[in-house]
Amino acid sequence: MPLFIKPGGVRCRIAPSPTGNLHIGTARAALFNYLFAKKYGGKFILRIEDTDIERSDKVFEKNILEGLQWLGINADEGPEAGGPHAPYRQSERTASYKKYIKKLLDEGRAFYCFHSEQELKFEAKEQMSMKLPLFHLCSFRDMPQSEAETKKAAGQSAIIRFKIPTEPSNHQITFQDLIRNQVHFFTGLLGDFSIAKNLETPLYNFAVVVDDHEMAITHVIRGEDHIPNTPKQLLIAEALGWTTTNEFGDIVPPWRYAHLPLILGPDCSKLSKRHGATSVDEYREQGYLPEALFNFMALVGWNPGTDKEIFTKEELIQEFSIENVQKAGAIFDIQKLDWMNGEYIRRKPLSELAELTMPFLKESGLLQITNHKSQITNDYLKKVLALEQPRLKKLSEIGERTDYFFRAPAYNKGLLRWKDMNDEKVLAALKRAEEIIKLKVKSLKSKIEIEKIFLEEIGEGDKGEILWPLRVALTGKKASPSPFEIMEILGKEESLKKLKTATRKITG
RNA sequence: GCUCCUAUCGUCUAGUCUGGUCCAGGACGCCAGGUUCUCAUCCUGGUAACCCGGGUUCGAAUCCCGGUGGGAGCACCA
Repeated sequence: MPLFIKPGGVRCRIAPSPTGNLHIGTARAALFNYLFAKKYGGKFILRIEDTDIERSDKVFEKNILEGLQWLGINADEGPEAGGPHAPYRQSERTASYKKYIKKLLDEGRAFYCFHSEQELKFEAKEQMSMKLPLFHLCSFRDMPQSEAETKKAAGQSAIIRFKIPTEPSNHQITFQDLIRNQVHFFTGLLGDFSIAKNLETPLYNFAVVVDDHEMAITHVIRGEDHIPNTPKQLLIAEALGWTTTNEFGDIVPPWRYAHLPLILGPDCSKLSKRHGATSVDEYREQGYLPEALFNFMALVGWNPGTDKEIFTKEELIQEFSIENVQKAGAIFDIQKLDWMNGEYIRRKPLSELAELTMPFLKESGLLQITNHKSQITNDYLKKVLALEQPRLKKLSEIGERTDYFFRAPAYNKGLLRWKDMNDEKVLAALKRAEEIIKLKVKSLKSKIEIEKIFLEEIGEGDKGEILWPLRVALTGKKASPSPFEIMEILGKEESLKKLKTATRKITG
């Protein structure tokens, strides 16, 4: 299918409404728009759809802006970046909407509807009970505008509806979708849908069309949940005179559509709160790296057709192809995200990882404690991180995994037992370890040397008999890096101190 | 209820247009083994899918028809 790319002319947009924090689904849609635009050297535009003043909140707008920035999905035009089609907030674009609503009203393509919400709800219920399709062909559709104005002046409240063409009575609307090819709808089932509460407050379907036109959008890439809105938007665009007609008589808008498959929760329904984390900042707080999330989201619903899975942003832009986007919804598999995040963590230079984990260490209280006790240097932290790097899936795990480097670990003495050892044997093992450290090991500078000495001392015996109690004494954990690596970082004095604590746990 | 979208391992997917090289490939997960005091990393192996039924054809995951399943949408939300 032709992609309708004019060189440098691609203009994509993400149009979130600030009624909640940046949702994973919105971020993914933004990502695909971004990748598509960048691939063809075009522009990615951010537009805030805050026409619903009741539900919109600046706090959410800020969250969305920050979330996209964190992910590295940067807008070329938007409320912050500015641009030739400013303003980029719908709440600041009312003049445009007003102009076009008036136009439709004057040309008889829209009308005032005086039905109350209760009346409409009742009608909907009736239709439902009669097993009729749910739509509203309004009885006010043919009221002359002058009469409607008088009614309004008398204080009757009204909303503005689009007058669905009834000639021909059940016209088929077809549009081309870059992902799904042709999609068909019938106008007979649409009803006279609402387009504005009044001249100043447009509703979604109307505002989108006006803005996409005014912002010269070339490709509308959005979630599949918008497919049913498309015929309405097409009809509005047509009424406003922005469309052309192809040889089959189909309405052809000035932009192309691409409807993305939905992101689903584990139960195959649209990803929502009850599935757990749905907002980008929840992932950020859990210690997922933006590059990992970026990479992972690109792979849900799309793949390059090769075995490659780890991509830089630039590679993704290069490789992305809208024609390889999946049609069916995709479950958001956190296990795979975890794996990928681990991959990214393992590839991070230690200095960067140190910076990234710092906030998490502070949050778990580990950094403050040591700050006044002993000098915790960046070098020390880097050594600790080098040990945990292959184990870390999320940055937030860092505290629980490395606490013993910063404070005395809490554990039960039973943990010190290797296999079926009794207290006496544990005590002997600890003593033995202490002796080896004290007498045989000159300094604890090299883990290789420490290991060599320990293995020589243990000889043919069960290594676990000494190494397990030693390691638990050092860490207080049943799983951790090797005692040699740990002692290298801890140093002789601190290591012996921890052995003593362990001994006391048993002797009481 | 109505409308629309959709269908390959548990999950993300390759292969479908241009039928044979696919008793279906990769990745995550899971299982087993190796390295190992433990855990992780790393390495080796394994597990597991063409929604169903017809047809076309020498041959179908791939083409046609009919079912079924799943999802989304039906606001004075976006």
